[in-house]
Amino acid sequence: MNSLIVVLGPTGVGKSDISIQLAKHFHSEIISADSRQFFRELSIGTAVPSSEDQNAVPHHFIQTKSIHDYYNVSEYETDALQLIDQLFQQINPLILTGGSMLYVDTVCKGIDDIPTVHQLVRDDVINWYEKNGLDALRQRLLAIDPEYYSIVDLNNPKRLLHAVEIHQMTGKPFTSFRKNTIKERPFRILKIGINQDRKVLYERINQRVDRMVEAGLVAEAESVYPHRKLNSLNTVGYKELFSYLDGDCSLEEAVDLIKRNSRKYARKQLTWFRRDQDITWFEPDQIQEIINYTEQKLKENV
RNA sequence: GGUGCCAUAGCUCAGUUGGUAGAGCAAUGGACUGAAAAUCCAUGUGUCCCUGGUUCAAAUCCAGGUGGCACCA
Repeated sequence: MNSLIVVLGPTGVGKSDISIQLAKHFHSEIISADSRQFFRELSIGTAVPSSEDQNAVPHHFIQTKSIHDYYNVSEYETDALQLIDQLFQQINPLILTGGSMLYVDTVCKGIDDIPTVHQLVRDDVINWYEKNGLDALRQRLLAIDPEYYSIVDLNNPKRLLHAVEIHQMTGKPFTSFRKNTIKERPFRILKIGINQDRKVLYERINQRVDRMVEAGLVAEAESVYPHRKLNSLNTVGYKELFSYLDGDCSLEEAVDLIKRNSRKYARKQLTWFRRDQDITWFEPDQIQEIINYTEQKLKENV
């Protein structure tokens, strides 16, 4: 059976370097599971792999979309599985790497078939919500889907909105689509987690943000500033600089905020990964151990 | 050297006429099914600078000390 090596961990820990070394070792290719490296207009702030790295090892799903494109996890699931299937014809193992937790999980476990919400419906429901408020939104959900109402986080407007959108579009309750079924994959999954001492990680993140600013992050943010309302730009490293460009804060404050939000993101990623018992954890400098472990596991597989 | 102000959570600071303390930020934990780098929830014990005094009771009042800042010599 073919194997997918999944390299995951918090932002800034060094997943890319390790993935590249693994790819070189196994003569493999890298599939990105990073929901912000999809966008070709963004490169500094999303830390896309350098062109040397991309020349050394083929990468997939890096800067293949525009910030103007609509893209979501489900489409990514389809695209990624199709590509994986195709690459396995020639290459084994393959490497999946990225910090977007939901995207990684979607490749590993799948996601339910839920219709994609039409933009008009979305706008309509959001307008209704803005006019009527959170409490009315809750009541509306209770009326159409009491089952979901009883389990959803009632403080989280995005969750409520989506369930209402689905109902408005299909006439069926959101729970009739949301089954939480785990899809079996026709390949083996080996999860390698990379983590390190929290203080060291935070220091690395802070330094990486400084390097991004030196490399021209502000100019990059300026170049997409006119489109700042796009969801693809609701992104750490850009939204803070938009505030600066608006004149709402100093550059120094914006940069500090990028560091802080990047640290929060790293923490959130670790929270997500912590509950996944299938991950075997390593430190970033344990590349040899990771290779040994992986080879061992791949052998067991045969 | 003198005078005044200040000393409370990792940081910036609140704290009423005395009843052993709480905000913001930082930090931490959690949730997560088509917006996910998104969105949402939760968590505050700290020699109240030190020593002594007054008091049933002191972060609070008094004295002395230490440190910081400002002004005057």
